[in-house]
Amino acid sequence: MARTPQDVTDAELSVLQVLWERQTATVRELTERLYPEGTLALHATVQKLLERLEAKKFVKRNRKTWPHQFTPSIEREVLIVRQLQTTADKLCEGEIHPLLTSLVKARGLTAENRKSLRGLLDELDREAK
Amino acid sequence: MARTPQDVTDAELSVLQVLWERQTATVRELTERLYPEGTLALHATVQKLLERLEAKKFVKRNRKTWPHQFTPSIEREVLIVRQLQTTADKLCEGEIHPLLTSLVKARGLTAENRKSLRGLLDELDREAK
DNA sequence: TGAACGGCAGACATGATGTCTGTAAGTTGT
DNA sequence: ACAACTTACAGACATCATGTCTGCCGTTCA
Repeated sequence: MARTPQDVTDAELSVLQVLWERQTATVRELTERLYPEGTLALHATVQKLLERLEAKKFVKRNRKTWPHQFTPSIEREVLIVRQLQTTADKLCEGEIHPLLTSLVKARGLTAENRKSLRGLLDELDREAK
Repeated sequence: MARTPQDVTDAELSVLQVLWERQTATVRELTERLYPEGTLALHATVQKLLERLEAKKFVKRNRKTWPHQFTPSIEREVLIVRQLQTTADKLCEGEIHPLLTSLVKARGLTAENRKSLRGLLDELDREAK
């Protein structure tokens, strides 16, 4: 039963979070933000994380500039859906409806939330004609 | 940036899936189901997985019977919510509403699905009075 | 040109996870 | 009660993901 690697690890995600916030940053900026007390070595660590994120197509690197500029190439929303799909694949044979049902049932939704959801559903209905 | 262990691993999940299906089973039954071609050693593997699942309170073991009988002590729905909450914590600062929004937007919902969701929402509205 | 910084390749430590071995304990049929 | 078998349990282990680090070379700019 081979382990399935996560598509985004914790450390990688923390880098992505900053990028989503700033849209663009250098390794140095990221390192200072993530490890304010950090040693020199952490700089290389962040570099490595970016390298892996780039390989996974989650960030884009601009090699024209010096130092390189990094920008996110996946939106938070898209990543969310990916993760949810992964959960669905593991627990519901790919069906996302059970996820939705569970989520909605699991309290924590304000009246406001419910209203906006209804709005979304209406929109979908309209699209489907 | 310490790694956060999964609360249910792949192998553990496969055991849980069978238990959800059968409600109760012995190590032998589980092993035969999960590893039909399995060697003797796999029996101990399943045992270990059950041991870990028991430690995590995801299965209950009845030591009165021989061999021991195992039953799931968490429902699939509950586990789903847990996983989703984990995703929410990582990606949305614990807010589940963004998850819902993403899920609903991410196509794949039939008219039927939308209808049943609306029903759920209505129910919640009623409860909230 | 040289000092400081960034890029990159690769090594490494740790820990999670799936698997396996060995041994003690329980069960069953005679 | 004994042999033959099955199960429980403790612990070891191999593999691999992941976060971190070192060293070297290229770039920039005074």
